[in-house]
Formats: sequence, C-alpha cells, structure tokens
Amino acid sequence: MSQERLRGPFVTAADIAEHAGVSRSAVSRTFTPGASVSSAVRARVLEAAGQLGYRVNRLAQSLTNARSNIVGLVGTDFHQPFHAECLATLSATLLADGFQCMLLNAANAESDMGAIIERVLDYRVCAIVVMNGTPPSHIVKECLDNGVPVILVNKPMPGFAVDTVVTDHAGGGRAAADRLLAAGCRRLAVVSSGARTASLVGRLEAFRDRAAEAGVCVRVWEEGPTDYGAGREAALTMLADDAIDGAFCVTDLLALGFLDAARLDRGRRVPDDLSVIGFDDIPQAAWNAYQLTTFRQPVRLLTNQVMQVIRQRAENPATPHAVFTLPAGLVVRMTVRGLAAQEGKP
Amino acid sequence: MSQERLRGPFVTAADIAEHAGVSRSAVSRTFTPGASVSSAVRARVLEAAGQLGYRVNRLAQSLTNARSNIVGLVGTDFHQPFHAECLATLSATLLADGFQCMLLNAANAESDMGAIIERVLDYRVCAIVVMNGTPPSHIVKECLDNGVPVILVNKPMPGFAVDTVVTDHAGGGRAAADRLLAAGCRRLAVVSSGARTASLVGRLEAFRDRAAEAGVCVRVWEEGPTDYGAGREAALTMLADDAIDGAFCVTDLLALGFLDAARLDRGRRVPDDLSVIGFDDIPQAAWNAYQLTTFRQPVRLLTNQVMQVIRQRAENPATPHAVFTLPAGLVVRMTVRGLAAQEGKP
DNA sequence: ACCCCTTTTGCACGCGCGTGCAAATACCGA
DNA sequence: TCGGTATTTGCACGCGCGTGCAAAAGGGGT
Repeated sequence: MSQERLRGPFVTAADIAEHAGVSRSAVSRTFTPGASVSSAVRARVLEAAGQLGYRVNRLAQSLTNARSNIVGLVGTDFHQPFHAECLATLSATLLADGFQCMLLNAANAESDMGAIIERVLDYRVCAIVVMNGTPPSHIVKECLDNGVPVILVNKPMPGFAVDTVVTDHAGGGRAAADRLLAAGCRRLAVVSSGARTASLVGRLEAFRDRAAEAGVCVRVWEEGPTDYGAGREAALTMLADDAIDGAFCVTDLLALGFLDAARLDRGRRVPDDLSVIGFDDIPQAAWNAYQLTTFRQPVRLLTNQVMQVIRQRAENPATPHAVFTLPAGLVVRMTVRGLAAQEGKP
Repeated sequence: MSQERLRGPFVTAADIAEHAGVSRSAVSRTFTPGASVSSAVRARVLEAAGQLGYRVNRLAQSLTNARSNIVGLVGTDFHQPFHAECLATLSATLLADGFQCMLLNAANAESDMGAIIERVLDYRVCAIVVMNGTPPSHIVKECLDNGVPVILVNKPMPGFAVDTVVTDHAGGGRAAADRLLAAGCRRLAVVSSGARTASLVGRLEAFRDRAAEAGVCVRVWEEGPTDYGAGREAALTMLADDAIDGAFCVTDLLALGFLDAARLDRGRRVPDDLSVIGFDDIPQAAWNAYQLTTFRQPVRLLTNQVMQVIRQRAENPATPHAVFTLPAGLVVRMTVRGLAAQEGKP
C-alpha cells in the first residue's frame, strides 16, 4: 500500500484504474453522477479508491467544465458584528448547498477591492457576491464581460447587469421617524458617518423626509467612520447643548457609542430625556447594558435570496436581472420612550 | 474585438497567441516570472492581452504545478467578535501575501467539520489553518497523508505532525489570579463554559492552581455555551449569595454578560464590591459601558506566525513541526479594584 | 566572412479529468 | 442457436497551461 504512493503525493484516477484493473474512464464514470457503469466495476473502483485514498481533483474537473463551483465573497470590515454575521450566514449556506467560498477581504477599504476581485476571476468563479463596499465599476464590467455574475448586497448599481439584494433602508428610516415622532420627540437628530454609502444615505434621507412632512427639522451628523467611537463623538458634540430628544443612528454600532456617551458623559436618561433608535440589530444591541430599540436587517432572508439568485443564474445565465428589496422589521426594546418590550404603555 | 470572443466566454492563451502572431508558449512565458522572452514579443503579447482581456487560468496553472496557492481557513462561530477578528486579520494578510483563502465555516459545530475539510482537499490547497474548533483526528491524518500541511491555532494536538500556534493561556490564567489576589480578592470564581476546549481549560486550571498556591480556593462555573448569555447566567446564579469578590471570566463575551448581570440584576458595584477580568480583548471590552480589564490575545502575532509557517512549509515541506506559544498581555481598564487605566494606584 | 556562444522561439508533451464514439459484451425473445 | 437491442467498456481527444528540448536567431570576436 505504501509502495503504490510512489507516483506522487496525490493519488490520481489512473492509479486506481490500474489498481482495480479497469480503464481510467471507468473510474471517472464511477464518480460522475448519472454515468453508465456496471455495479461490479463500480464496486471494485470504490474499493480501490477507499484503499488508496483517492479524491477527484476538482481543479482538473473545473478545467473541463470551464467553470468551478467556487463563489467569491467580497467585502470590507469583516470584524464588524453585522458584516461578520452576514459572512458567517452566507458562507454556511453556500457550503451546505455544495459551493465553496473564496474569501476576498478588501481590508484597505475599496482601494484594493478591484485588484482583489480581479485575482479571483483567475479561478473562474461561478459568481461574485459583494457583501459591502463599492467595487469600481470597470471591475464589475470586467466580471460581467467574462461571464461571471455579480450579486450586490445593499449596494444598488443602476445601469449594470447585476443582481441586487437590498434591505428596505428607506422604509426603515421612515418608520424610525414615525416612532420617534409618536414618542413625542420634536428635536430630532440623525447620526450617520462620512462613508455616505447608499444604505446609510438611504436611511438618513428617508428619516429626514418623513420628519419634514411632520414639520420637524432634523440635525444631521455625518462625520468619521461608521463605528462605536464615531457614535460617541456625535453624542459628545451634539448633546453639548440641550436641544435633542430623539436620535436615529443609522447603525447599531453608532447607536451604542451614542448611548454610552449620552448616558455616561452627558448625563442623559434614556429613554426619559432622550430616545434612540439604531439599525442592523447586531447581537450587542440586545445586551442588557443597552437594550437598544432598532431595525433588524433580515440577514437570513438576504442570504436566502442571494443563494436563490446564484442557483438560478447557474442553470440559466440569461435570467433577467432584478433588485430584491427585503423589509427591515422593528425590534422593540428599551430606548424609545413609551415603547417598551414586554410592557404596557405608560 | 467582439468577433474574437466567439471561442468561448473566457479568453485563452491560444487566442492571444493568434492575435499577437506568436506561439502559445511565448504567451505562457510572458506571464511566467523569470522566463525567457524578448521584450518585443512580451510587449506585443501584453498589448493583445490587454485588448482581449486575457487572464491566466489559475485552475489550469495549479493543475500543472500539482498544487494551488489556496489556503483553507477552517473554523466555527465566525460571527463571534474574537473569531471574526482572527478571520479578518488572517484573510487580509494571506491575500496581501498572494494567497487565496477558501473559507470553511463548520457552522454546525464540529459535526460537519470533517466533511468540510475533506471537500477542500479536492482543491489541492497548499495548507489548512484550523482557527478554532477541534477537527476529527482521522481527518487531520488524511490531510497529512495527502501532503497538505495542517496548522492549528489555539488547539494543540500532540502526536500529530502539525504546526501549532497558541496563545499562552496558562500564563494569562496565572496572571489573572495574581492580579485579583493583589487587589485583595479572597473569594474567587472562574467562569467558563461547557465547551471545555483546550484554551478555556488551560486558562481555568492555571488560574485555579495559582489561587491554590495562595491558599485561596476557587468556585468554578463550567456550563452552557461560551457567550454573553452564559456569562449572565453565571452571575445570576453565583452572585445570589454574597460570597464572591473576584471573578476571572475565561472569555470577554462571558465577562461582559457577567458584568451586566452583576451590576444591573445583582446590584454589585464594580470594581468596589467585585473585580472582574476577561480574556481576548474584543472591541466591546473597551466600550465605555464596560471598560473591562482583560488579557489581549496577540492576534497580529498569531497571524504573522501562521503566515511564516505557511511560507516556510511551502518552500521546504520537511521543516520540523513546532509549537509556537505567544504571550497574552494584560490590558488594564476599570474592572479591577486598585488597578485602573490612566490613574495612580489609590 | 566565419565560427562559437548566448538568447529566443516553437514544437510537443503531460498535468488529471470528462466524454463522444465505436467496439465489445450482456440480455432477451423467437 | 441465432439475430437484435440495450448496456457497458475502452480509446482517444480536448480542457488551458507550463516546460524540456532542439531549432532558429542574434551577437561578438577574429
């Protein structure tokens, strides 16, 4: 058994063909679903394969098929809770469905995203999913030219032949305004970041529009990164004067930083003095120190929709492209006045 | 230009050889570093490649080389902050070094970890990194038999020809005990989970041993998952009676849950009544609502060490296997009595 | 102009696999 | 026993690429 290994580190189909006394085609057919092999031959092949530890070389396989079943997963900031959750969910689903995930972490923001996507094209991936961040449009075009479908999550790119799966940011923003207005807040603020991505802007503008309809004007914070520290910064600055009683933070991370600074540094009582609403519903929002009322991004639904698009486009590349919009549901906790989980309204 | 595309969706080396009026070998050599091509031919090839959008097919390339430059990244619970950080850091580093990452998310604990690792073997990966969780030993053996190096992070597997990169859990546990004892705590507890992984047990036992040396006995909690909720559970139960003034939570997530329940549900003042130390130094530990004193896992160092092992073993597979132990440094914040960040000791 | 040495080029083969095609075998009814 | 059909098997080729080998081309010294 150890003598048979001489040919190389990996066992090849020719090896077990010889070992089983059949042709190499027979081996190939044994591992090809729906191919024609007698059960006797199949049995001998399987036994030899088991003994020698044979595994089909998917590299060579993909070479013949002109396409692998690898999906490229592109994104930034995978260490952030929301992105991490998306990644974990999507990768688990893809694996369960028989795909392989190639992870493309564009760590240095979008600067190198293009180069990284180009590299994965070399592996003839069957799809590229952009989970966050904005890929350069000429790269998207290059993917499409090469026949690789591109699926964008939360980043519409009008005019490109891509599939898009987005949360209803505008709906969430509008509902957030509704809730704060209903809680009696009249001095509103919205806290966003300098990133100005489509999702953040979408939430912000819908919030502002709805407030404007109600005749309430909104103070806007749009600086720095999209993280905890920036949320604190916003609160420290905006709450220096006393003019805000309701804040919509376009991200939970911002909201948690905002909450901490509001309570600990600026002495606000939440929700009595100040109501806060976030967006995403990351795990930390549910922690007892925060109990943040927020909108949940339907990660499971987003993931399933992405999967469906991938499968659909794999079997019929000519499927028309579409934008799928999924609803963001309110998760009621303790940071909005008069709106509390598990309690009657006061 | 559109007429040249007829051959198939992907442009092949033969296409641009024809287009540039040279042999296919010349094309191949143009894209092979160190090969012999005249600058005139190289220029013509590069121009044709640019026009037609040619990219070397790495699948076919790996077929010849008998090995790809894909690294398999195996793990569970990538949505947890610490694991997410490891994944983000390692994947970014690998990409920057010219490798590709194949993500293997063993979502359903270790049950399917074996099957998932086997699948990635089919892609002739050049290494497999197990970032957390325990792979079945027969699978590890199978990888090694196929000549694929296995690198384990924080999971020693004595008796296997693998490389191991671990944080000094025991050192951290011992130092944690030192700190709590120095703070005057005499009624100690250690909070762990039912997972009983090597890292958690290592921290726990070192803590208990050091306490025993000081003649202090330790109450141990070892139930449930390794998350925020379990930390709360531990505090709710253990702090029902009044007997604890110092707790070492073997994970930050546990510590944060423990802190919330201790303060909000059990009315303890931290650090006056109760000192708490965590482990990992996840971003949330630094948040103002917590300010958790904890031990930092040297993620950067772990990552660099993993990289070094991969490179080393790629160029010389016969390198002897080793265990690399990296130190865990204390991060002083506000949850240990008499030990505070940015302040003189009282 | 000639020879020798260096560099470049093309040919041909193999990497491991899937598959069309024709030969070979098995099966069945008369 | 035989003819006819259904099934199985092996051969040979191609997928896209890297590379050893020999032929061709270039360069320099006499």
